[in-house]
Amino acid sequence: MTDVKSKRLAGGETFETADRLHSAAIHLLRRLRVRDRESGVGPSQLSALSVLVLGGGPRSLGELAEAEQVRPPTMSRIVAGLVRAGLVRRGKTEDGRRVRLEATAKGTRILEQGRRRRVESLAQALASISNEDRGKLRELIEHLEKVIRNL
Amino acid sequence: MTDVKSKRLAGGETFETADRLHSAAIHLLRRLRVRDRESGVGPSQLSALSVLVLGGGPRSLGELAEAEQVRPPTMSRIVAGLVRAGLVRRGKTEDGRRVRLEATAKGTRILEQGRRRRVESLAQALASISNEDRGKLRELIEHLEKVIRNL
DNA sequence: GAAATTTAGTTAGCATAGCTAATTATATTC
DNA sequence: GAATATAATTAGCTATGCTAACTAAATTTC
Repeated sequence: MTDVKSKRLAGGETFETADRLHSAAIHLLRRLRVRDRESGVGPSQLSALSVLVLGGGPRSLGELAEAEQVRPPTMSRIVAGLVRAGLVRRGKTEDGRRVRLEATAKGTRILEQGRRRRVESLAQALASISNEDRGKLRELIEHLEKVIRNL
Repeated sequence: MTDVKSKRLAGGETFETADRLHSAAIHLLRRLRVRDRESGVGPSQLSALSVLVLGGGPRSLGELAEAEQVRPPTMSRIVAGLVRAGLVRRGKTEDGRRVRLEATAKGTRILEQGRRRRVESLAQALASISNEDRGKLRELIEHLEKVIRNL
């Protein structure tokens, strides 16, 4: 349906690829968001929490903000919510200005539950395609990750 | 790094696939969001606008809300913003309760500019992988789209 | 055909999340 | 020790999500 315009714009096929990737990412997250809502934790909080749980331990607020591509004040409030909910703990560091942010046991548990719910939905969707296609999809993810690292 | 837990949870590989897909989608959108911000139009407004421009013409508010997986009051406000910015026009239908939402020329132009900016970023990233991999990526998007349709 | 119900959209009110600018507290530099 | 730099927070704006309550129009029921 976008043929007419795609042909005239830079890249042709590349343009279409970018467009479809973008659209696919939007729709994927929109669906999974529904399941994530069950955790009672907002999407940004959940994403920040995942950095602390899966990203290899405690960090400062600034590091977390950078990892999440968000400004420090924004991260400050996200962390405030996580602390209020008992999912993250604030600790001290040698540098008195920096905070040490660490997931609590509860935070780790909540995150793992979220991952499990998410995979339930995705696994169901993955079951709708053939084994072969599923293998190809895994391959896609590799390429996709490479592209994203260079984005 | 998540090996220990992945092995114990349902699906094994499927779990990992789901997880990586989720993560890839998050990071992809996070990067592209930076470019989208240049349009001065919020992400939800931009997404709704794209349905009107690329999704095959005018719709009612309810239809738009459904397409965007959002509740009617939320879409009502998103549309209010688009109308205020002169990107969307409200029209009448036979059914006096329904509104006919249509992108204006300005709305169409803004959306196309956004797409162009987005593809600039993605095209640059796509250039970082080999021609062959890029071809594969293009092919594999279909599988991704199939899975998402079944989500 | 008037009353009741259903449907579409909006308004109101709450929470999260993004931003910039300004403030506070601690480290570092001169 | 004073000036500067850095880390985080606070304040205040906009946007986006929700539910509940309301308005207006269409449909159904009697």
